[in-house]
Amino acid sequence: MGKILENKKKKKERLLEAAYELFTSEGVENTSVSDIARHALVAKGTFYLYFKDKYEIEKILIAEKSNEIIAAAFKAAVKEKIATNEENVYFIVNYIIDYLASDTKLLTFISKNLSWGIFTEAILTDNDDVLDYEQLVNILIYDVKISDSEIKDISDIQSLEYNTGKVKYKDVDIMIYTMFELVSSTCYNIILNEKPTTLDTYKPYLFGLIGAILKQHEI
Amino acid sequence: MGKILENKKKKKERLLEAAYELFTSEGVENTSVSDIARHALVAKGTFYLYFKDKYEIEKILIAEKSNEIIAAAFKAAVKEKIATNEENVYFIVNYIIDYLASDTKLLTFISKNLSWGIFTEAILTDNDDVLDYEQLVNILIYDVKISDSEIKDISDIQSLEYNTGKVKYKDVDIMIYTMFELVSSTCYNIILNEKPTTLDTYKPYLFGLIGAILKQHEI
Amino acid sequence: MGKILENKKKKKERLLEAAYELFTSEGVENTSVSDIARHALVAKGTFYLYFKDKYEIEKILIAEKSNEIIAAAFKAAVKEKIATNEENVYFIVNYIIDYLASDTKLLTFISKNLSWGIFTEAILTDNDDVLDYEQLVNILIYDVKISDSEIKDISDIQSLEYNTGKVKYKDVDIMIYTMFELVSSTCYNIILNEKPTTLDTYKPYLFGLIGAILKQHEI
Amino acid sequence: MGKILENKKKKKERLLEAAYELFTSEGVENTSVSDIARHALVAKGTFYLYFKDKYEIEKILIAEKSNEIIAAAFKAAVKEKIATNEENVYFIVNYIIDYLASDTKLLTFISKNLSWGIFTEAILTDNDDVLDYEQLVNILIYDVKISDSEIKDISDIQSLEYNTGKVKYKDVDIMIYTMFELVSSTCYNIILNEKPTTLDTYKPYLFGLIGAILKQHEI
DNA sequence: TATGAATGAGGGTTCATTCAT
DNA sequence: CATGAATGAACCCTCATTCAT
Repeated sequence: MGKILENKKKKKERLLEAAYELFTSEGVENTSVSDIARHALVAKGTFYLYFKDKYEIEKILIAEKSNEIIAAAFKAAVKEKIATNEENVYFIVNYIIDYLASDTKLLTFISKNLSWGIFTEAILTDNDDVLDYEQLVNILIYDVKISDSEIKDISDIQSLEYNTGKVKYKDVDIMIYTMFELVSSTCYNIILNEKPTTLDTYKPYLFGLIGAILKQHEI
Repeated sequence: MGKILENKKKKKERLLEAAYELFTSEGVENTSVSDIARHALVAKGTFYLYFKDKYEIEKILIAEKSNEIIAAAFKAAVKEKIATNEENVYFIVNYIIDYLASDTKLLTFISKNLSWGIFTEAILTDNDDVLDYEQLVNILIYDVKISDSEIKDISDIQSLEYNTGKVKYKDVDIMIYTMFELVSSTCYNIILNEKPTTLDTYKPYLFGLIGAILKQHEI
Repeated sequence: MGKILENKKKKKERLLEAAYELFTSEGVENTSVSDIARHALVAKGTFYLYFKDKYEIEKILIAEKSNEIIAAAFKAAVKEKIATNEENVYFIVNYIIDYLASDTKLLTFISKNLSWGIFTEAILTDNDDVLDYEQLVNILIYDVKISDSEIKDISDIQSLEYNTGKVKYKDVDIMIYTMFELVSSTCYNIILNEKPTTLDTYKPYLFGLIGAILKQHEI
Repeated sequence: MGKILENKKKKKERLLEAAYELFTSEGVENTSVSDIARHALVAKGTFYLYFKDKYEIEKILIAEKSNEIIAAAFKAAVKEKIATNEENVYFIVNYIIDYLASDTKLLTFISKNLSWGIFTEAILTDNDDVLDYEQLVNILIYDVKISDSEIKDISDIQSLEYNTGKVKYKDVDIMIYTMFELVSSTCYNIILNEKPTTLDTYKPYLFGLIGAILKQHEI
């Protein structure tokens, strides 16, 4: 029985992977349910046992992939044992940008959807490897007390306890929203087209602005 | 002959209007060429006398509508006889935001495409009421000498002569790119969902950042 | 499972039959995929599960029907226990001509396509009742040793062993090519229009020429 | 007025030329009436003032081009002052084959339609440069008395008087029919695909058969 | 006569969805 | 649960033909 349940999960996973593969290489609109099923080595009808249509898969993938990126960034940040909030933010933003720059297919796919909006919406995936809003905020703007034990999994991060940093921020929602929108929106064109400039020359401007955003919200 | 030509122009216009109507209410992907033709009270085949496919219409509409907004904003700015560059920028940005907030269908349609990229690309429309890149830059960041005569048309703006402002800016491309991306990207969600806050409460933050962007590029 | 497979074969057969019906009565160019599907009492989309387009069906039908004729002729020839090569050739040619004369729709359809080219090309049908090039040549120009048992199926012919006749031929390819082209090309008009003469009055001339062709290639 | 009539004739001619150009390069089925009109620098509606549809043009062109070839061959034959009927036939057949081999587009177009049937049917063109059936027969199988004057035009050939040759033929219709069918049908594949052999190696066989045909009909 | 804008039927094709197996 | 054959609506697009100018 457990085997059957596992098999089911595997099939769902295979469908998601196949869809991601096709969405990133062919585009969502040029990918049909048949394509996805064929790629997942699953019958067409089986698709409908797990998902309503391809747009449901799209939503899930955007959420999943966004979360993956964010989680990876935060995980790395925690490991870095960064001293100040500001440095922490820079580190995370930089990590995400480089991540996307190294995987332009992913960038094209989640395009400008890596916005804060995603995290406030209900996450549609079963994946438990997800940080909730509060935890993200904590890691992002508060000092992080690192446990001595190794962090092997995202769940280890979730259980960390955070010490409040010395600097406090007001309207944190707005602050983070603005930051994410600014970063994802500007970097999209710059990474994909190197217009109006290259990523490297743009970064100083971008980090300058992030500094300004933080300043705006300092209490 | 003039009658036929006039008729053709009218038909093209009707098709564009019908398409805009449907694109904004149903979405581009849910609108078929048949729909557009039916709405324009024109035979399906007639559509193809004027456009290659619905995506050509989409491009044209995005360009047209973007230009309309920008042109309206700049026209208004010129009339306002604003003293400083900074104030000028604020005025224009504010104008555009309010414009989009008052027409959410338009906002949804051009969505995040109101980027600077559009203006540097070749404009695909026949509409001559278009400011070129250089002119936009001039109006945006330099002092504008107002002629005494009434400005009735966008072409009147184009023929104005600009006095260089006292403040000079470097990397103007980057500056304007960042400003446009920030504004369009952040306002999109805020206007449509009022999340994470309302437009009115958000504006001060936004203008604060625009100020920061200008500062970054001051020489 | 067997039921489904059987059903599929039936449907394919129905489509082929419907197509043949329409191709012969209306012409290939005046027959649409919709027509074929409608005639086969099958949804339009179903057509595309079995064939790429109507031209694939056309090819298959030409090959199938050609093979049918040839196979029938050769089968009959084997049964006839004909003594000499020459007589054998006459018999086969005569059989084919009479066959086509009795089914002018078939003649119109395969028209001048019953050429030697068809047999050298890969046959596109699933039908296994097909003689290959070498076998055809053997039957056509060599003496055939008849087994005592009844010949029920084309495959029985294929397994026959042939004794080389006393008369040998050079450039067999050219010989057979010429014969087939001459017969199919001349009989087409004569059967369909009885111009410039009737089939019966024409036959002696035709067989005379076939004799001349054989003579040309005798070693 | 004469000018207008001339103009009309020119337009018709331009349409025919344009159609031929497109039929030979793109194929009849892939050529639309629009294409023809555009190529002829004529309005689409104008096409219908001269022809019913593209198939009417196709018929006319096949007839015209066939006649051109035949006429050219016979004109050349007359000039050659060939002694015997047989030689005359060989010359004409050879001329036609080489003509088609040098213009495979033309060959593809008239394909296997260069049959005797064309000459017995009513010719659909206005072109007066056409030999009628009787004249063709005369030139082909009877001795030709050459006038001393230069032959400048096909009409000069038409007015020649022929002396009956010593050899007489019966069933001339059948004889010529068979010859034309044999030649056009066999040469089509050989010229276009060099299968089953090349034209040069095939010619001896072909002429051998033509000899046989002539023999068959000798009285 | 000549035009070419307009028509709309009909072509080929795809694909989400259903359902008997 | 899983399948994949079957459906048929809906897509895009072409084009022969008409007709007002």
